[in-house]
Amino acid sequence: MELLNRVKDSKGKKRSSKRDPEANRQLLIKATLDTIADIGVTDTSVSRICERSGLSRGMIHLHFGGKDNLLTAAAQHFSAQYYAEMDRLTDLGSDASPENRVMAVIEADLSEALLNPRSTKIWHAFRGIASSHPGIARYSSTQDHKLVETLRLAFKEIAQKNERDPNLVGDATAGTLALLEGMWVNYLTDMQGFSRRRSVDLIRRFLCGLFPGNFKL
Amino acid sequence: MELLNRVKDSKGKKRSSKRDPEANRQLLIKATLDTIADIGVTDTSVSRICERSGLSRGMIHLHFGGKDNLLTAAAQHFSAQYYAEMDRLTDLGSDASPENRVMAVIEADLSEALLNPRSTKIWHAFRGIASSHPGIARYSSTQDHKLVETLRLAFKEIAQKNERDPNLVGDATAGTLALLEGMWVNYLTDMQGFSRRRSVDLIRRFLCGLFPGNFKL
DNA sequence: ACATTAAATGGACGATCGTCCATTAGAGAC
DNA sequence: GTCTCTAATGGACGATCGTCCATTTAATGT
Repeated sequence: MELLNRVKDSKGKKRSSKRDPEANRQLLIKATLDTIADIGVTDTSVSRICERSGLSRGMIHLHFGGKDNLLTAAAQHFSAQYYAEMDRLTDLGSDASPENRVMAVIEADLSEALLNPRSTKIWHAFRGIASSHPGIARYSSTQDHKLVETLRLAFKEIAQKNERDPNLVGDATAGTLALLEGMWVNYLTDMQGFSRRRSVDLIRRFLCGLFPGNFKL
Repeated sequence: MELLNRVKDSKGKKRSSKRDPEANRQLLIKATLDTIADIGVTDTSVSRICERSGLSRGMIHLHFGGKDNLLTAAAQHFSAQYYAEMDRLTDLGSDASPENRVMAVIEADLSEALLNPRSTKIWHAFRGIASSHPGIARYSSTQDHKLVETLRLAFKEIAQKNERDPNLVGDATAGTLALLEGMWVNYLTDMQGFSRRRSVDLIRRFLCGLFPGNFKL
């Protein structure tokens, strides 16, 4: 059974599937994330990752120089994937109202594409070890990304008229992100009882309170 | 240096400090939590815990039957301590207004007694491994405790007058808890930049939006 | 003082950890 | 084909893991 699936790398060169360092790198990262989701970070060992990926035990040291670097790369990949999917899901026309843009972010964050058993387990696993793992800590915060600016900008547009309180926009942004964090925790804690719709509506209700007249229904 | 500090157990019997199983049990739990806060769950081993506690390596198996049970006991202890301190801090007179009771919970949860580097690291570490550790999962949720009922009751009193929306009380409760979760994450992520006052005010603002007229200033 | 019972010790044990490297295998150049 | 270079393998290695238990130590009862 020697099947040589043809692959192309970024430069279009043809490669056989038997030798593809980059693909194996990705394979290891994928296997790492899957293992963490399955059995938890604590039990995620080099052997287990290799076993799942189908590659040999030496590959991790070869491609990443050690387990720690692989974990960091996995966290980075996971984070990047989240933001990529978030972008994809919130790609409304540029003439969308700020309210709709905010709600798009919320609905995306709580959609099954982003919020699912696998992602929640991985996300919280990484966050749990972040404090003792500087490399991972860099990818366990939502706070310093384009996403924050998207929200801030939208809230700024909404608040424009009555700009009495200088903290309103910042609070709306931070509060929305905090509420979303809380929803992820709820999902992790009780996946059966979790309702995406109710969660979206809850956040909408809070925003409607902050900006009376907007975010209705 | 043989100092025999006198201790009394729950029944008032005198004991020398050299032999005190219960005290050693607590010592192990304490050492476990401290170790987790210091170096993370991943690196928290039986040897490390014993080293920190000053007790011998056999004690964990003797008192808890294994590492897993110790971890579970530590999670349980940590949770119990949180709720005990929360009760202590929110012990207002029973004639306090519902708004004040809600704010007391929020201020307590964000006070240094409950929200500090040690507690945040431990809390998130436990949550991170909860999905693969059923014994710990039972203590990593805020959702099924007296605290929830305290909030729900207070919000119910506040909403009493205009009870048009049946979900208002539930949403206020869940939303408040979610916001608090989010604040803990913010604290973990950036302890330097975190401000307890601003966090309290942010949540108050959201509640003021939900219940116009209440939670002012 | 001695016997009895429970607490505490610390080392033995096999299993598994993560790292590293001598070796093999595959792809392209010539 | 042969040469060269890199990808990939899989086992060796010492360290550490968690568990268990024979032994020692301390407190209590008689």
